[in-house]
Amino acid sequence: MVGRATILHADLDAFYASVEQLLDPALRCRPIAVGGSADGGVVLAASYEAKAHGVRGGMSGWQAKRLCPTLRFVRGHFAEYQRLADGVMAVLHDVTPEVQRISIDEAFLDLSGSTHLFGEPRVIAALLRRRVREELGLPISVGIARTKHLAKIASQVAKPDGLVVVEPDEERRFLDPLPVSLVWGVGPVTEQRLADWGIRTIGDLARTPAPEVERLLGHAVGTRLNALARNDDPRRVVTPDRARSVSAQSAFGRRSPAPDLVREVLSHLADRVASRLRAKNRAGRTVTVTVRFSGMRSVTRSVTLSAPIATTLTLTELAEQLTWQALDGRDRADAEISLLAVSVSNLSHQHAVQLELPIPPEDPHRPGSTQGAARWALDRSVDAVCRRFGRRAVGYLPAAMPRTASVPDEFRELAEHEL
DNA sequence: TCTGGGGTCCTAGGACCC
DNA sequence: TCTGGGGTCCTAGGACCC
Repeated sequence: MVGRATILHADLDAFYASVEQLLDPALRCRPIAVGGSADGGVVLAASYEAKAHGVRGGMSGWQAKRLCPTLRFVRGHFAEYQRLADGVMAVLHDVTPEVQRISIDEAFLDLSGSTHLFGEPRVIAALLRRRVREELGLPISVGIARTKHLAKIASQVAKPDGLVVVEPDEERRFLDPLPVSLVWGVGPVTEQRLADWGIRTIGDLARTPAPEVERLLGHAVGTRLNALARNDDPRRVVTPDRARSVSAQSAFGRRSPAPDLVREVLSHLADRVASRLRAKNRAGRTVTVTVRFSGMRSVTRSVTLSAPIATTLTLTELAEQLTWQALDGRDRADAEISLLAVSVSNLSHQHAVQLELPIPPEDPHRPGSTQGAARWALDRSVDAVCRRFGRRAVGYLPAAMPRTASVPDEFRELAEHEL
């Protein structure tokens, strides 16, 4: 193995919760959770003090409170999250332009061109951590290694608020005792499947013959895992691609799928998706709806059109058709649903004038009789008003007031990928 | 009192074409 | 008429990531 340890992975610790503790000193060193609403709702993020009690993101508020009775719920300051995370990224950019941001609070850096200016990677990491702490008030963990995969594992091991450098000649010794769940791509299902075969550590995995792992987990996962466990990772630090799909979902507890409810939720979701597409002059040919039933089982129905769409009303109508398709053949009186999602994929760039050509009459999924051009014009006017006066100023009536939203739109926006 | 939201990639079967 | 292969697109489901 050749090469130096010059890939850096930086990961803010319990990011949303750390920001809240920064903004309100009374919350420091205390178990807190950022909730969808003041009384909890769902846990969007937990501080390390709360994590110590088993509190995790995605957990319901009551469940978290049971695990940690002193847990304090705070409402999120979502705009601050974006501002501070962008500030952190700016600090990272000060040592190299080779920055690959992979989420709001996490990035890879390639330091191979920076060491002659700033010193050894370990020195650069210490500098970055100090600057993020001093200038933004936030703890950040850093891992450094020869590959992205290894750097990422190193930063996980470094948490909280630490630095781990894995030199090339230490890699095996570092990796072998670690649990397989630290490998990128090994989730709960794969972890269990591997455990059934006695494979618990990365060392176990590395010693297992490749064909065996492939037989266990399928071709793609198997070969990737083998390469990773053997620490053979060719991935480079690159600027991320544009998104390949746009989606929005809404969970609303158990409800029976009354047409009014379905229409209200879908039009809100379709509006979010379609307006994002239009804002970037994009459109998509494939529309997918996900319906989740009580018990978490979910079903998808999709359709691929002959021409891309980005119109709220057209997307709403297609989504409605697909939803009823998904519910077809079930006893609708019994079938309670807990989530609806709308996704558009097969994206293409559109000149503004091309947007929303009417769907051709021969298309079996051609919705309604309203001309696409008229809908396009209407959407454009609505978009313009929203740009001037904010998203809530105007919209299709059902979309304007989502009775069911469990999480504020500001939170959703943090998770959106660049289109 | 079941479990948020926005994404990516893989698999497998079928349709269709050459 | 029956037999091939290979390639591409579409649909549905599922695991995983942050």
